[in-house]
Amino acid sequence: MNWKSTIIPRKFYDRDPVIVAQQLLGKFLVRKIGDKYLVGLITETEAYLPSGDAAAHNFKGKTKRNESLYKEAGHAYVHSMRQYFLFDVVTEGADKPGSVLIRAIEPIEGIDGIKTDGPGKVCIALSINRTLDGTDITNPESEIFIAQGEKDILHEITTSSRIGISNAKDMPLRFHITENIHVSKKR
DNA sequence: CACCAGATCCTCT
DNA sequence: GAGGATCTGGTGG
Repeated sequence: MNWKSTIIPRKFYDRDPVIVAQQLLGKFLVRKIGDKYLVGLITETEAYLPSGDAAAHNFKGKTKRNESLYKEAGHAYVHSMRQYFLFDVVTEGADKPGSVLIRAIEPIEGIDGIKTDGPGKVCIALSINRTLDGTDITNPESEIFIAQGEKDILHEITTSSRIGISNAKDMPLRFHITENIHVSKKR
């Protein structure tokens, strides 16, 4: 399949992160390594708001670590959390540094064996690290981008509160495909 | 330089 | 449900 031909344009990301988080479910995350493509269906996301969200990395302003959040919509924000990396998509950007965290994917192509039911493991499966921070994911020549696929995947969306945070933990900003097995475990 | 908090994950119980 | 492993960036002295 030619993933480049169905790449999602920047306009898609230039909206409220809550909308983008829901719309990203069922889309394809494509990681290009040399001639090889690793592809996963996005099954779980979380939205982090541009302002007033105590759990978001933009809450205390711009730093060297989170500067990618202030890029144009459609760029990657990769940050490290203990031994792992987490992968975000920037929404709106600039003076509205919102983002969408990719929490889980369903293996589609080139990903073997590994269970992808958490944001740290997604990044292991796709060899995502800090060098991809700031990548333009609307460019088909990038090492990582998101594509629509040939047809829409039919699915229902379940909404719940975000996982693994201590601030604003009750906000209903986590979304996943209903009944899909590739989502984070409840703890 | 020291300290600390953090968008995780795994192993028990 | 609780606790530990283990690392990076931010903050303050």
